[in-house]
Amino acid sequence: MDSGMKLVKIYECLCDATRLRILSVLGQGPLCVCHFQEILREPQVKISKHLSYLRTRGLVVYERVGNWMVYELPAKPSPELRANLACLQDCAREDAVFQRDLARLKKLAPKFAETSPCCGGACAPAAKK
Amino acid sequence: MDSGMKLVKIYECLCDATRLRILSVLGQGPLCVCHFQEILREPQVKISKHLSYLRTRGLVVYERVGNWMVYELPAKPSPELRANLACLQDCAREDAVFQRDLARLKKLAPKFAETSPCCGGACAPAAKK
DNA sequence: TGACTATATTCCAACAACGGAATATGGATA
DNA sequence: TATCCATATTCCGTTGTTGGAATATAGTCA
Repeated sequence: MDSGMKLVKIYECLCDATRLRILSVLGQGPLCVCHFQEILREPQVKISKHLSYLRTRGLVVYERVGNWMVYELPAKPSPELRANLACLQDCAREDAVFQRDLARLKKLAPKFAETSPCCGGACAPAAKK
Repeated sequence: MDSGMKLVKIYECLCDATRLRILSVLGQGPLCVCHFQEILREPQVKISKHLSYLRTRGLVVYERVGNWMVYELPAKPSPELRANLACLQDCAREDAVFQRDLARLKKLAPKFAETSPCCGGACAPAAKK
């Protein structure tokens, strides 16, 4: 499984639909777990476990903001990761599942910004000013 | 597992080192199973099973030439597949494992062309004229 | 036809991934 | 301190993946 190959580890992270959706949404900006839940419409355990999976493999980083854990893509990804994330964003444009997620993100962003303390700060793309 | 998502199926194919090596080498041209064995230095079962895995998922196609099964990348891959294969070829350049495979391919190509009937035809990159 | 060659398939054991239910953790707040 | 909230972790059953040994298949050649 391990094989030590960097590329394999990246692809292992990419071969699950939930994780792809997480990474796709993260392409728009940082987000906390409860917002992932709303956007992907998946239970907390599922989201949390997949984020944990991605975290331990370096595909995402996180920061605590009060009770919230705000996840985002690494600032300086390896060339391999950078290339594959770009490729993913590209391909994701074609698929209805990703489109729906992004549409929900767009729709919910203002609400997130108002109602969630974590989003006054880093969370939600609306925060990028 | 299934999830129906096209992208996931592609990534599932890419998350194994042997399959990545196969696809990397196939980037240079068609090849038969026994030549994969020599280049990757892996046993026949392993090669054959991974080729079968890739075949059933549409990442490779094959043609029978006498006793030999000559595999190659699909002529008209889907946009997703095309993008990811390009990305893979790119990333593979950086990794020693792929480099060694390609070096062995280059070294062995002439020998293949002489000694293997299958390579008078489609097999081995030397055949691209 | 029978032997040979290249490849595929089956059987099996070890192991990892996935999801959900329940529970734990840790910071915030009263 | 007790409580609440967001999130993480553990436990567990199901299912998929991997690799190797042995065996099967299907062309080819004598």
